[in-house]
Amino acid sequence: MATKRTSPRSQSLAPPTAEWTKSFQRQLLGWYRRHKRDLPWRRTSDPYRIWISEIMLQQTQVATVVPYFIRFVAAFPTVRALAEADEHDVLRQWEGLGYYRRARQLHRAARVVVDQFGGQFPRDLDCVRRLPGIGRYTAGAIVSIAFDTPAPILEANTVRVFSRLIAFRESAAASAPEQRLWQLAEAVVPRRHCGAFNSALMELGSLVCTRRAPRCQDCPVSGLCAAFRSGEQDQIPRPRRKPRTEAVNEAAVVVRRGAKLLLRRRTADERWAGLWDFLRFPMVARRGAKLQKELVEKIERHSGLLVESPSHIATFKHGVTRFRITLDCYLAESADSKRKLTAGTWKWVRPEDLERFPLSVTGRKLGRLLVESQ
DNA sequence: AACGCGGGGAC
DNA sequence: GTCCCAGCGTT
Repeated sequence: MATKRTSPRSQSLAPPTAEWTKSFQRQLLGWYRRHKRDLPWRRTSDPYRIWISEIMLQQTQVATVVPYFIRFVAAFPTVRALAEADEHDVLRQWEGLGYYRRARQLHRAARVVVDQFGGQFPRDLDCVRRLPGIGRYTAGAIVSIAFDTPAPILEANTVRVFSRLIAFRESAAASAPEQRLWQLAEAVVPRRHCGAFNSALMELGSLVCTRRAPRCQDCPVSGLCAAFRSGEQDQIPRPRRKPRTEAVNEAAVVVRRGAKLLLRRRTADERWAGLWDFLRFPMVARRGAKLQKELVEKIERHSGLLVESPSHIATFKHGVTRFRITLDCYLAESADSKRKLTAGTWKWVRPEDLERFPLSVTGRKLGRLLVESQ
């Protein structure tokens, strides 16, 4: 419609002026120098370490990542060390951090860096962007922070910061609004000190421009913020529509033969791909004889092994994305000593050797239970 | 555009 | 309990 261009909303979405941008950059960088946290990946300019940190930080909070980062780079100090490692060991280092696909892609990418770039992490944004597990955000973050190459970033913190700066009332999840925020990110990223600038944007979002109860009194750019001016900082950005959660019942079964326990390596098309696991499957029956029957049948279907009367050990409740899972854990003895299981996929393991295998959090909990109860 | 992916921090 | 987190890849 004809009035769209001059509506107040459109005005606030106009590209920032050069003057506004200059002032914003100066205030933000000044604040960052005084307030930035001492994080392990800020003590290095090694692109390999910056890269590891950025992958670990995908959808994962800083406090969670710190100990993992320290252990991981100690175990694999260089991209070559990572490329030469077994995926098994990479996943073992990653265990507990979640989104294990990140670790597998990181490992694959390390091999690409060694094979195609001679072990030197590429400096070109498009080359970086093509590596497995690296999208637009991560590529921009790595080249700006590691090489000080100007590149915009947009992630959870900066979506919030930018949305408030321009009083952006759309939900940033949709594609058009997200494009608009990328444009803004591109418009404000400086040519020099862009790594510090991008880090500063995220640090501001993390320490000051927080999701709830933003500390506008402590904000270095509140004078440039449209949401602060109009008092809307608590309404922006709009909360996401919540996906409906679904309750699921599963069973995990530890099959024991003599002193050893059965593990299976989860395949590439499954959740927890590459991790090892006990038998695990969805359950319909909740109790009684039907439950026992369903257990025995599914144990045979999944492993080919015949067992009798699995005994209940524990119940864990855990969440996987939108699923709320009730996991009942069982122990079952297998008398069948002849059955041949595919090597590489199936393994009989002594309880004390479980620690060498990468397991999911619930798998690890169950494993510890067994070792303790011995 | 919507979904799968995992676990935990903060309230 | 809730919501969300330095996202990416697939469909």
